[in-house]
Amino acid sequence: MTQSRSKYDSGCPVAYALDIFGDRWSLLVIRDMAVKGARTYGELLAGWEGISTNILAQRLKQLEEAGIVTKAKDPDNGRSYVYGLTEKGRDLAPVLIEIALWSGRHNPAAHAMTGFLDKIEADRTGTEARMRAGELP
Amino acid sequence: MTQSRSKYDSGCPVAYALDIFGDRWSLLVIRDMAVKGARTYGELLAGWEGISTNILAQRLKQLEEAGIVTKAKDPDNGRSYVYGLTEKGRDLAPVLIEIALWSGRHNPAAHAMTGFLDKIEADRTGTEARMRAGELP
DNA sequence: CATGAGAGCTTGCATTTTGCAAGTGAAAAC
DNA sequence: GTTTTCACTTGCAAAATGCAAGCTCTCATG
Repeated sequence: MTQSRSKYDSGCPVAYALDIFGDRWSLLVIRDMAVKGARTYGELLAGWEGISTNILAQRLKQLEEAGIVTKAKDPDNGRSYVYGLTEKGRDLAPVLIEIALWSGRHNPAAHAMTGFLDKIEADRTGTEARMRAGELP
Repeated sequence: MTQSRSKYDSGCPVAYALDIFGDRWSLLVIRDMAVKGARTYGELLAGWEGISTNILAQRLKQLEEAGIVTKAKDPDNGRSYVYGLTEKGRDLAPVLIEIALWSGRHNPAAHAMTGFLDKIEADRTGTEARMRAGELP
């Protein structure tokens, strides 16, 4: 089955990626799963930046369609679902890491995170592995 | 002088970055400068994806305010301006590279770029250096 | 020095996306 | 069996985007 292509798709790899997460919220949802270990709708909704509920629902559906996110019924709780990252989603770890390092270098207000970012920089491979495994928080 | 903070800024480095380029077009403009060597408004307007002129003007202003892009009068042509990337802008090279590699791994339609992406992967440091120097195209 | 053709925007307006608040349905908890 | 809780959906106002047209300033040409 062929994925529907956006009108912006030029064949450029950067454009393909922006087609999937080139908006205000998608990468933050992915970050909440990869870094904070968020697994339910409620946890994602309570993220640091305050996404609104309709946007979260829409983004989760789009990310699921794009093969980034999985959704499954929680076997222990019939009214809850468990969201997770696919391999494709976990593979975004290096992107998140480079973005965070860039911000650390250039955001003058980022001093609170300096220690954290220094650790990432000192052990990028390990950080990436732990992020993929969902062991960061 | 203090930069104005968006209402989304949570202190997270990823959120800081998305505040600057978390939209459909900003990263494509940066890519056109970093990878294609675009230097004028007209060259940027003629990019692969077809940005509209009012959006391009607005993004260039925002990116300039964010310290990513510089704008100077063209000394050789009074009716033209020369745009360029600051150090902060060139530092986005690793982000662009990771995004491109991710797309190469996961976009089934990316076969046309495979050779190019393989070369990036084989010599990431060199690619990054050439991108920073504006020597990629 | 008038004329015309770029280059680099700005403006107006229709369409789309977003944000906020309130509401819904089904499953737990009490 | 009534009330909470979870995961959404819906309605509507506000903001962002896309498209086309226009505007200004500069340079080249006759």
